[in-house]
Amino acid sequence: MISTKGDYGVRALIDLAVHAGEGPVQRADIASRRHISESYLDHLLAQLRRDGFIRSTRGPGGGHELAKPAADLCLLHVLESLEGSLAPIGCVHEDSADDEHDPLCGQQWVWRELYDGMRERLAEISVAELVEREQAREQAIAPSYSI
Amino acid sequence: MISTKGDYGVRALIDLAVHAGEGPVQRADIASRRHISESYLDHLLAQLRRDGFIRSTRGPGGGHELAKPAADLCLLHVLESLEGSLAPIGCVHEDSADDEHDPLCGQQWVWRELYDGMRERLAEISVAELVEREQAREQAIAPSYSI
DNA sequence: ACAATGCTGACCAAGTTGGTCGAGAATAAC
DNA sequence: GTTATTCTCGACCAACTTGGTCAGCATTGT
Repeated sequence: MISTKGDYGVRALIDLAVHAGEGPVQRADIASRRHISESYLDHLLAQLRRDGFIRSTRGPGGGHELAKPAADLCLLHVLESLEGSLAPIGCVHEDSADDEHDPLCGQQWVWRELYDGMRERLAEISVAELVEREQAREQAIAPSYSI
Repeated sequence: MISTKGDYGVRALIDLAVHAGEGPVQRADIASRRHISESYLDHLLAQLRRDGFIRSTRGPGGGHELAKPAADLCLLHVLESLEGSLAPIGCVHEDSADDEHDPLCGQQWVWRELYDGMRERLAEISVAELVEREQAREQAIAPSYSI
């Protein structure tokens, strides 16, 4: 349900958040720091750009930047941009009204309950929080780490 | 994350639960009542049999039956049987210890949180509950329905 | 002008999904 | 013990998704 698309895309946003304020970050840097194929990353960045999460500039010194503060980027929107619907199964859609039942899918309420639960959790988590957690982890592993 | 495998498999179990106590239920009946391809259903029943959810008998008058009361069949186990791991992403496994991190997947805690949340919910729902809800829905739609 | 950088779309191999099909095995009824 | 019924198992298949590569173009700083 969440493929490497979402995983990699989130990693890329974290990278941009970590290096926010240092000017555009280049594709190649993100790719090497986050262990993502450079050309694959292209497609993910394109999607993130289309949905307004990042801003990109071309030419020498160009690169990618967050379009908004990391605290305003919630995981739900990012993942839905990258993955399409997070619905656990076809018959449940975000925008389906309550009375719009697939008559063959009597278990819809179960899938919807799962779906809603997931989306609620994801809506509470921002990219900024992921950055904090990552930095806490780095501290724990290598307290003297710095560049 | 949940494909028609899980969906169809659950439908089949509901069908068996509804007709429990009436002797073996035949593949063809399940398939037609629940709108599943008969030969595809074969594979799902095979899996459910392997994992001890149902019992099957061959020959005329044969068919399939629940191996335990419907109240004892929780959705979590059924779905994990049919779908394999329900993990939303590769780096999270049910049996991975807390200190077993993929060093490249710093966001593991997010996926794990989602995963654990889902599994908790699914563990609380039994096939019996699905049957009750289905019957409640039938009442609501066609109060005079009976066979 | 040229080099650095992003942008885009075509293409591809491998795996998954949702099936179909056919040969065979068990068993109840005759 | 033959036959009809029913499940069992494995091979096969088309369509789609995933995770990627690649070439060529667009933009822009120097």
